[in-house]
Formats: sequence, structure tokens, C-alpha cells
Amino acid sequence: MAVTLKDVAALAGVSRSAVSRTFTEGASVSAKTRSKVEKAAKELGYSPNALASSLTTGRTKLIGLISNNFHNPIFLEVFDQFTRALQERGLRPLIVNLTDETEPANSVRMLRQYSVDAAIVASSTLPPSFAKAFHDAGVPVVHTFGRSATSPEVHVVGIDNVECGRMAARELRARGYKRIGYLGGPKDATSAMDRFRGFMEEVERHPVLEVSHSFAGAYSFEAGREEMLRLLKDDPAEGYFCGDDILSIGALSALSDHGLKPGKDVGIIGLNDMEMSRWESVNLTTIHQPIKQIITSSVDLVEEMLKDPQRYPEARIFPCRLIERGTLRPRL
Amino acid sequence: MAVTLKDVAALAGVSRSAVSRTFTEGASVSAKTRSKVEKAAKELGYSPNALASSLTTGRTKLIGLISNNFHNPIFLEVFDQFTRALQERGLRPLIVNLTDETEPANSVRMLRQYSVDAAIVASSTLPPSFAKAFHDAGVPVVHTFGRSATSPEVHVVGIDNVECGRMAARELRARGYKRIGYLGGPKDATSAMDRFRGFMEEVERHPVLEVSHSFAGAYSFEAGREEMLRLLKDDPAEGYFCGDDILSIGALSALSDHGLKPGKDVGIIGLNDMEMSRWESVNLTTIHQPIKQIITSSVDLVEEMLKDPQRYPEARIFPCRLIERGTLRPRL
DNA sequence: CAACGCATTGCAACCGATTGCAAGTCCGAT
DNA sequence: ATCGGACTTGCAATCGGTTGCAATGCGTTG
Repeated sequence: MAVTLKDVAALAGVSRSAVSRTFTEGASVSAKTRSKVEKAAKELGYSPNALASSLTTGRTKLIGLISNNFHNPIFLEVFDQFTRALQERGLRPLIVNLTDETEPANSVRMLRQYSVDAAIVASSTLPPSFAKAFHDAGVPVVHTFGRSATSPEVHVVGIDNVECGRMAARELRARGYKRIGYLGGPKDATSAMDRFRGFMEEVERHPVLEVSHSFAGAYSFEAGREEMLRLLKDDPAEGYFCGDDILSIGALSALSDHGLKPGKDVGIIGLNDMEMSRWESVNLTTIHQPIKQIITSSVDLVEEMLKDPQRYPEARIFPCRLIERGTLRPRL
Repeated sequence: MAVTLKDVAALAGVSRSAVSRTFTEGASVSAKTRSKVEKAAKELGYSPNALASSLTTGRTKLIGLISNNFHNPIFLEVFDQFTRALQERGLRPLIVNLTDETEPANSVRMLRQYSVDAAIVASSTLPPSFAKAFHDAGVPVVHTFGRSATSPEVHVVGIDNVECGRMAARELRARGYKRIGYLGGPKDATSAMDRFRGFMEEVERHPVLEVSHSFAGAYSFEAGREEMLRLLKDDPAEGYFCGDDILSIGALSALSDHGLKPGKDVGIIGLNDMEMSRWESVNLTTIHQPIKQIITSSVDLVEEMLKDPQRYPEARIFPCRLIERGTLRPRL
């Protein structure tokens, strides 16, 4: 059915090796042979079978992209950036949607079956052990948005979530909020835990602050909204750090239900600075996470690993910064 | 490096064929051999190389998923559904992000290089000829969200955009809007054209209606907002059909800038019924497109094609329905 | 006990490419 | 005219599996 090396070789009147060589960078072929082959290839509409060649070269240019976050709009930006960045380098994203899986075994097996050159775990909720499983199975891996560590077991690219937690607490305090709350993502998400830890660290340095906390069921609008509705039934705090912009937006929706004005009646600070947070109707004060740089850097790292699979694990942590908008009252 | 058939065969003391056969459904192996092989395989942590086997079987279970719409939040839902549906059937999504490409040649070549079993073009903007290019190159293809036709050249799954345009016009008229407008997606998007056509068809049946139209630069929040800001400078219509929810949401943001209340001062009806449209702060009256059914049906169709590549092309068109929320005034 | 039939097994060719090696070609230099 | 060296080229083995075919072994039957 499909046109193969052999067909081209036959038409061009050369050996199969000659054809192979005209299609591989830096191989030794005369101009004459090359042009004969190219002519024949064009005539037949030949393009080399990447999978067959992977057998001998050991490279597929396939990169597993594993994620479990298909409900947070920020991930549309993430996918866009990742697929672009990979494509620009001639790499092909093979997607794994974890849905509710938290065990790496299946993904590891599947990606090994397809001989991916490397894997990217794009998730702020999965523990380091998840990414480690790929490493242990011999699949080079980068954990993007993973838990930062001073001595990581696998490559990690992302932000310092603990520091972000501190930053949020500092901001709330700087604006005179006394009774403050943390409204985090799922309790078992590493990012939710780390942000919480940093938040509490900072709070505890200032005994005057009164603190409460709760965890939403997911990083999603609905979860944020529901959690805030629940909080509003009791005795809500004056200002909240929501562990993610989409939670914040859910929370804002709950506030509006109760006729409360964000930034005036209740303070909200998010994290991510996603596109939507800039919308006038949202106008969320938030901590900016440099998504684009993180992703570019992740893919750079993937390329480095392809060159040197033994590369010593590295953590690339990017700084975050406050984006002042309308959901926190001004600094005192 | 990796464990191969041969290693397992050696350890189990059988031939390579025997190992291969224990891993292929319905092959003839005795229980004794099978258990020996399984034991050896487990011991070595063997799992078959899907790419190598694809060489002889001609099946990779790789499905190309091609899209150009990474800025419309609806596509997060789309990707989630697609990746899930494919995985459930043991198929693997290989993503192609078209960014700004509109020529199929590159994608076709790439997907052929990776011997995908089939391709799904998920786009409401690309013309039928785009999907046809895959078909012509011998890659079975389904065009999801593609232009519907009575005699399609390739499989199409989606909605009748012309009818949606009519429906929108009918609704605006039924609510007493006289000066109405179409605010569509990009001029060259098939969905934008078709919705416009239906809209105009219906309008022309009622000479009392005064109509205007314009096309946004993209299916995105920013584009919708900008277009509406531009319209508000002149002499805006009383009610608009926005070609997509995300355009509508952009438009709503522009209205709010001008202190205009949707549903009261200006009517807006969208199309898609994405998650966000249900948010209280949005509360968009819109035409629901049954995304989930469309995607499930698309993947079903892919499976059918794998069984019978010569399958006669088919259009599966799903009905849409109005979702009444707050951005259109009540029916007269 | 021999012959038969069937399930199981291994051999070897093949899928579409790459690559080390040895043979062949071409050229200029002596 | 001869030689040496640098390029080209094709052969054949290989990557990790699959599969048609023939051989083997087994139990059963007459």
C-alpha cells in the first residue's frame, strides 16, 4: 500500500541504503544520487516511516505529555504552549489524560510500549513519586509544575509554591486584613499543601492574624464556588488566598450571589494570572506564574535529556509576582 | 537496554514466536507455554514494543488529533472528551497544534510518517478540503465540528450551522428585536459563514428586520470584546447573535464597559453552551451544541473506519437547542 | 500397535528502515 | 602512467516483532 524505501530505490535505480542516506542528515551521498532519489521520491510521494526508523535509531521523537487537569482553563494555555514548543523542535506530543488515575503504572507501561523518547508530567497536584516512576522505568522525565525541592529526584520546572503561600499572606496582611483564610485546591495536591504551608508560616509570624482554611474538591470553578458558598454560611474571613485563579473565580461568583463586592466587602487573591483573570468582569488580583517561560524551559530540558539521558536532576524554579487588580483593597 | 521478545524467549526456554503468541489475542499457545512465558515476562518487566509490532500488523493505534483552536475555552472540554474517549478504546491521541497553518500538507506528511491509523480534524473553521487531504493521502479521517453536507467527501460529525443561524435569528425576532446583528467568528471560518448564511436566510423572510453584520478576527474573548467595542462606537443593534459563546462573553465585557445591561439594553445570544456560560456572572442565553455526543460519535466512527477503511462517507448531524438564560429579553 | 487428527511449536521470511564494512570509483599528485 | 586518498555505494546484518508453513508431539481410535 504505502510507498517504501524499496520502491523509491527501485525507481531511482539505486540501493536502499542510498535512499536512506539521502533522507538522513549528514550522510555521504553524491549530488547525482541524491537528485535521482529525490526525483523518484517526489514522483512516488514517499516520506520515510518514522516508526520503522525508530527501531534502529532508538529515537521516536515522541514525547509523552501526561496531565490530570482538564477542567482548569489555564490548561488550555498550557497545552497550547506545550504542543507548540514541542512541534517547533520536531517533537510529537502523545497525550495521556489521567482522568482520575493517580497511579503511574499504566501510563508508564503505555508510554514505554510506544517508546517515547521522554515524558512530561504536567501537573501541580501529583506527587514527586509519580514522575519518579517514569525515571525508574528508564523514561527520561520532566515534572512541570511539580513540587520544588532542593535535591529533586527528577527534573522539576515550576514555581516555589511555599513562597507563593507566604507572598499571599504577606499581601493580605499588608492590606490590613486581620481575619484571613486559605481556600486551597484538593487536600492531596502537592501545590495545595505547599501553598498552605507557606501561608501558615507567614501567618504564624504575626499572632494578630486570625486564620482559617479549607480545601476545595478540585481546581475548578464549581469547586471554588461551592467551597465559598459553604464558607459564607458560617462566619467568613475578611480576605482569602485562593489557591488558583479558577478557584478564585468560582469564589467570586459565590460572593456575587450574596451581594458581596470583592475588594470591598471581601478580599480575594488568586494564583496563576490566567487570561480570564484579566477580563474586566473578573479583574482578579493574583500572583502571576510565568507559564510560558516554565513550559519553554521544560521543553528545553527535554531536549537536553535527549542528548544526555544521565543528566543530573535539576530544579528550575521561576519567581512569581503580584498582579494588582481589583479584588484586594489597597495597601495600607 | 530495554527488554525484548528475545530475552523473554531465552529465559522461558521457548521460541520467540511462542512469546509473541502469548501476547497476541487468540493465538494458539498451550497453557504450559503461556505460563512459562508470563512468568519470564514478569520477571524481566517485559512489555511488547507497539511500534515494532505495528511494522508487521500495519496498526499503530495512534490517532492524529488535529486542531487550530487553542484559545477558545470550549476546547478544553473538547480535548478532555476526545482524549478520554480514545483512551477508553485503547487508542492514543497524537496531537497536532496547527497554530496558524491552514494548509494540510505538513500535518498529513507528519501523520503518515507516524503511521497513524486515522486522523480526527477537530475544527469548526477549516474547510472540508482540509480533511479531504487526509483522505486523499490514504489516512482515514473524521472531521469533527466540520461543515455539514448532504453528500460529504469525508466523514463529518457536528451540527447544522446554517440551521443554528436561522434559529438565532428566529429567537431574536420572537423577542421583538427589530435591529439585529450578527457578530461572527473569522470571515473565512466555515462555521462563521454557515451561521451567517442561516441567519440571513431567516432575516430576509421578515423585511421588517434591519440587519447588520461583522466578523471578529478569531473565536476568542479578545476578538469578541474588540468587535463589540467597535460596534458600540457607531450605532449598535438591539440584539446580537454572536457566533460562539466565547465571542459572546467578550461582547458582554464590552457592554459592561459601556454600562449597558445584557438582556435589558442589548440582547446577546451565543452558541455552544460551554461551562462558563452557566456561570452566574455570565448567564448567557445560548444555543446548546451537544459536544459530548458529537465527540463520542466521532470516536465511534473512527473505530468503524478501522474495521472498514472503505466505509462510505457519512455526515452525523446533531440537533441543537436553545438554553434560556439572562442575556435575551423574554419572548413576546 | 499403528495410523490418524489436531493442537502446539519453531523456523525463517518479512515489515521498513539504518549502518558498519568492504569494495568500488574518481581524482589529483607525483 | 601509477599510486594514494577521499568519496560513494551496496551488501548484509540488525532493530523488535509477526506469521505462514512444516514439523513435532500428543492422545485417540480402530
